[in-house]
Amino acid sequence: MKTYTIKRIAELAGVSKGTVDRVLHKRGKVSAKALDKVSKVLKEIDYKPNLLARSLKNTRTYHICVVLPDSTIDSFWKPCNDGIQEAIDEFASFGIFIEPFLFDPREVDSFKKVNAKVLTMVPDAVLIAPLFHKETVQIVHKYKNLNTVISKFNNPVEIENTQNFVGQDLYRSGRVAGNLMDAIRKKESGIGIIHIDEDIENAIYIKEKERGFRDYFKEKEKSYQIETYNLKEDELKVKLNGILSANKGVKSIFVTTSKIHRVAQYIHDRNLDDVKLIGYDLLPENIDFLLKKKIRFLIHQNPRKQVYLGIKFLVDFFLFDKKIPAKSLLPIDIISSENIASYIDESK
Amino acid sequence: MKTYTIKRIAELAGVSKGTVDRVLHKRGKVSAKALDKVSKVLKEIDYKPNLLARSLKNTRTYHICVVLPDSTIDSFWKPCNDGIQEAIDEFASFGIFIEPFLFDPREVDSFKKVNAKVLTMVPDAVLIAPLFHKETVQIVHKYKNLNTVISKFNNPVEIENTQNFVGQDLYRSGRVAGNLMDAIRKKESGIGIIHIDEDIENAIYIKEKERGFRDYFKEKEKSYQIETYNLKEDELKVKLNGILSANKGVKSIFVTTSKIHRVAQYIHDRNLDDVKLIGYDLLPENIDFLLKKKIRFLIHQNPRKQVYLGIKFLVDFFLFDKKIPAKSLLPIDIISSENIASYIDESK
DNA sequence: TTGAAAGCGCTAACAC
DNA sequence: GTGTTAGCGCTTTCAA
Repeated sequence: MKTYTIKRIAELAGVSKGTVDRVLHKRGKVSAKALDKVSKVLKEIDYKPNLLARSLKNTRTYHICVVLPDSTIDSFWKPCNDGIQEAIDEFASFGIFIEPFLFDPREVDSFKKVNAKVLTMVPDAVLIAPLFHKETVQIVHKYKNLNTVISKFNNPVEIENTQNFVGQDLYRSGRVAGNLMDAIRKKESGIGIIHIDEDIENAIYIKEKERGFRDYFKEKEKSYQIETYNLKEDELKVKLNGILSANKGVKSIFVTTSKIHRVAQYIHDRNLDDVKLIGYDLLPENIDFLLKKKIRFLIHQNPRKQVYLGIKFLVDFFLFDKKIPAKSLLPIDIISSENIASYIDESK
Repeated sequence: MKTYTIKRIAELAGVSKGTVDRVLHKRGKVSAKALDKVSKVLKEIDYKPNLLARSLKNTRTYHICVVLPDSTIDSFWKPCNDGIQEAIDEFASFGIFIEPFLFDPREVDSFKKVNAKVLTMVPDAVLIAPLFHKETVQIVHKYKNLNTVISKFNNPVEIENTQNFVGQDLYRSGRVAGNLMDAIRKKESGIGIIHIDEDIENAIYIKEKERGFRDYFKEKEKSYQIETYNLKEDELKVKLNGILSANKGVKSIFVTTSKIHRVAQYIHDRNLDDVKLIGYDLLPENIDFLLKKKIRFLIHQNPRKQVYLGIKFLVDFFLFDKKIPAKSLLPIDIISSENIASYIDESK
């Protein structure tokens, strides 16, 4: 149970450490004879370079900037702050500096301005929540010119020159919602899909959830009545009055965003206990309604883990030369009032 | 954006590296004056020791033994092999040697024999699946004498002198099953809880699942008929004939172990499509029946992650002096035919 | 083409 | 008490 070192290999092969290193890294400038001797030894043993020593040599520090929405404007992003903080604490000792930069998710200009600022810092990597497609494409170009590594999370925009995406399969998550709705809905009740406050940019992705939801029922060949509603937050009450009016028979509602608590509040205020709700994300308000049984299931997109993982990939790349996966899709967690605690504990 | 080193601190304080090191580690033998100078500098800056350098100094290797059931005897444990392999690959470069040791989960003697063998190796740590309570207590004592760090996973036995437990809250998972069953069961159908092939040792823990399941319904004040059946695998068919005979009306079944596929096979063979099944674990057979809609939900205990995390805690402790949490409970994942893929991908 | 040597940050042994 | 020094495994420079 001993571990081989370059020094040991050099001894075994009867050459110097330098030569072994050249062979290992295929740097050339090695005679056929020396190459042969070293290769022979390497074939015998299972050499694993000591990654600690390797990256210690690289005494430089790395700067990673995270560009994401301000959670005081949209609280969906709040868990990301914890994920970033966790990464900061964990990786500081390895010479990794992580800095968050917040933009206003309602304003394209804010997104552009923040990225412009980050650009001036010439970071080694950026991890972006690419809420705005067109602008992200432009900005990615500029980062590319700086040799900045670019990763994305949360929004599945396909962009060239980026290294990595961490997020969830939205279509799939819509199917999961359909499956759950199928289990809990009352016979003969109508089904409503509600999009709340989604602008055009985001809409493309949100629609994926709807598509998955509808496909699920389509494949089951259950031709239920499924209506889609696009609502603005300020007109919510009025519209819900219409949607949930008794004669329409809509009793099962799938809300495609974290704003489901707004609908839950509505049915809570009116004691509409026969309405079944399924939505997204573990906002405190959503958890509250989940425990009060106003929301039946939530799908957990785990933004905290998304951002943490996005950073972790970059760190492993810089420090240990690990490959960054092009795409990593997190599990689609189903949350009910009974297992919610186990998910909250997890993130400490 | 620069990172402080001991050398730099020594310069700033006007002392030598050695003195700084003594202050940092409170090794004493430092004059009040020197202590003061160094402390002052340390207060100014945010010094984070370079963990890579620190553990590089410690050139020793660590030996971790994992004691778990042979997955060819009970395939529940199969994912653990992957988790262990992942850990082996990931940590080999850091001088960590991980070795699995398999026992026959049906034989106490096998458990004892394997542990005896591991003892002779005097490992730095063991991670045990403590299937047998009494014997584990005895063996833990012996490991303790060797100064071996002892962690456990999967079975929540409370034992003194152990560092860590990684697993799932079984009571809670029973509640989750109850909650799900409540959602999918047909009105008026009877509910059955089936324990398959559990001996006395394991029974204590399995009973926790039953308790959670029953408590859920109790709290809802739904006084359904819930029957419990303890079945041996070889008498399964005969007994199921009785349990599922039409006149008893049992249409909803909670199987408390990964052996749920045996029940699924039964209802599949007989086309009993109105029977709702909920059970545990992502065995290939279970996944198969999940996709065939014979099993409605599975609860994922994630044995792979359990063992990986158990090892990871030990590694972080040895290499980076991180504290080992006394208990870490994994999330209780709810798996359906629609989100199963996202969980399988996760483990690559 | 090769070997020797320096040095990354930290620790610990050893002089003074 | 204190400073100096060697060395962990690896990379890289430089002289031969």
